[in-house]
Amino acid sequence: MKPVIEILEDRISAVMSEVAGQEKCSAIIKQASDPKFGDYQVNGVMALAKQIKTNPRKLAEQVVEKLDISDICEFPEIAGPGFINLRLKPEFIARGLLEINKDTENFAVEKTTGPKNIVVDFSGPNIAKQMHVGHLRSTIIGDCICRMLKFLGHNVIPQNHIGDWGLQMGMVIYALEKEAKWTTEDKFPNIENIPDASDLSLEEFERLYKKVTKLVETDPEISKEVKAYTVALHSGDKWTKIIWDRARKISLEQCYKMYKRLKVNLNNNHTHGESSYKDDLSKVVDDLKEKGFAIESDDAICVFPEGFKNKEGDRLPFIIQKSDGAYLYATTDLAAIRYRVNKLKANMILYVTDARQKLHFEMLFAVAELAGWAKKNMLHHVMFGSVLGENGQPLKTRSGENVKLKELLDEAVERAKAVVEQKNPELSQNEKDKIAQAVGIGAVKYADYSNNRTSDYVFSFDKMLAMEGNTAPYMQYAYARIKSIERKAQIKDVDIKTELKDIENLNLSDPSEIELAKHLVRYSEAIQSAVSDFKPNYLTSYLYELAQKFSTFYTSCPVLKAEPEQRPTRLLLCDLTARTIKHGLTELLGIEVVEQM
RNA sequence: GCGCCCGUAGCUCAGUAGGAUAGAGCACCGGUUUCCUAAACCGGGGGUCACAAGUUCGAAUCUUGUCGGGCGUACCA
Repeated sequence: MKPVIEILEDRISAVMSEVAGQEKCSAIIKQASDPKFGDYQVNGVMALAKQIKTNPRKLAEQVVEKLDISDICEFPEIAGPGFINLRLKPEFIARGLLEINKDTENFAVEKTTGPKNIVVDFSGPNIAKQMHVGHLRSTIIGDCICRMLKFLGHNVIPQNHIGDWGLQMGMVIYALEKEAKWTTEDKFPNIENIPDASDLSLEEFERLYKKVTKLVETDPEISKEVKAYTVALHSGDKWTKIIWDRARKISLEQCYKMYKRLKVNLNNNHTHGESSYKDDLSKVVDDLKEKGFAIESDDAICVFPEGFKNKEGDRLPFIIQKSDGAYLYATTDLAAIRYRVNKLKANMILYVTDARQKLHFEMLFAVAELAGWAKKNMLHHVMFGSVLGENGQPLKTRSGENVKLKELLDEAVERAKAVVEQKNPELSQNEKDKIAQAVGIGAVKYADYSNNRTSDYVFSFDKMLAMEGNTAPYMQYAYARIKSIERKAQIKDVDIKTELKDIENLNLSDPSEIELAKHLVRYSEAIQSAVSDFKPNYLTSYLYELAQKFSTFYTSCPVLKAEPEQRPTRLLLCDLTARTIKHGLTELLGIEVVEQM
């Protein structure tokens, strides 16, 4: 079934076209701003009236007269300057619930009529370094977008564009030589003598990387040497390649562990890093040169796409090859576009990266379109804001380092554990651990999703783990309460299965029942709006409201002790709420639910 | 300097094509438990939507200007 709002939009828009004699009219239907206006309001009539210069209220009357939506709504009311207020019929709501009830997999959410091949580029950690808080948003938002698109029936192709070909490897190899932990060619002339690098740990790589980063900042000579090592790697030097292999392998192992912990669906099949495009880079540059788009400027090869200016008001360069001959991320990104369009047959490519890269992507897209490698509107930068500390600055440790993702999650789980310990000490250790994992990790993810993607947000363990408010624990608690009812049913001799079997007639009478039922029917609306803007917070808002409405219902309506004519309806409301929360959290957001907490 | 984003309740934030009296949560005040998990629920106070002008039946939303903040701006990603 289509979302109600879309059915109404279609039908009312059509009538508006007919009445006004205009081709394309939009009803612009919104949820009513106030419950006293009903469930939905039509805003588009006033705009149309303005357009065709007529009285809005009169136009609304004409529209209502011709409109037949009696299968869905009560008779529409015209209000104010020309609003049409719509109120759903209880029978319609009941029908909607029953339909969702039957469609156990898809909650009566309609699949897309035009499935696309959508590449989603996200996560993209660097090798030789642990994942840190800076990778959190890309990783989980990207994953959520993949899950939602897939649910709507698209062919989603996740791409993990890892940073495995950059300067950081040069740094690490340089440091290994200087510390005599590892030496290259001249020291090991025979292949048998080469250490297998298996003793090099990620921590070791990280330590070296950090050390050299500092050195490079102050010493241009070292910077030069580091670059030379990077060049050696790029030109196929087998000694440096051994170190690179090792760094890549152990870094990815860590990443995959992290993805598993975060319930992010990324694995080796999706890893397609910078290094995989290494042989295409020169072709990209040559191609752009041949086409006459790339020219030399200050010894670098640049494209100057239209519409970008620098401080002097001249064209801004998009540098695809540095003056020292090296390629950079602009080149790799272009090569990736060609691969994704030609080989992966992408109709759309989404880049889930932070907002600071906005200009880069604008220029990248402009160049790709200029070169004819991508069509207009194929490429989208799904950007996001930064994670800030309580001080309003980007989140760092006290010593100014990036916060490791692992440590962040560990702390969240630890704090969740303490709460479970306090609230439910009688549970087994194993259960407590499971709950702490679900709540702790869920809290971190949910807090991120529930903030507007495009703005920065302040990271706070206390807030994300609070039981009040729009948090993962609140949602998980609502779910656990329903599961508890189901367990109690057995003791109280209520056979839920039998009562819900072939249920056809509902008895929605209490206001809290009706409110909850209406909201359940709107699940597909929430998903549609979250997908069309790639904004998970629309989904979390929906789920939060659902949990709130359930809690209100739960408080005012006994379920197991309800009268026989009310009980099946209430059991159904509980069941559908639990299923919707579970689906939203686990399937779309990748957050676990728990049976008790 | 130029470009992009932002400024909404004491705090953290929603506000999805310009719609009716601007919404949540936290915090604050008051109430609810012999009853399915009170990690909950119900009620209350709290706003010049940074400021100013404009567009119109109607502006937090669009335009212009001012102030304040963030980010970016030729060889990092």
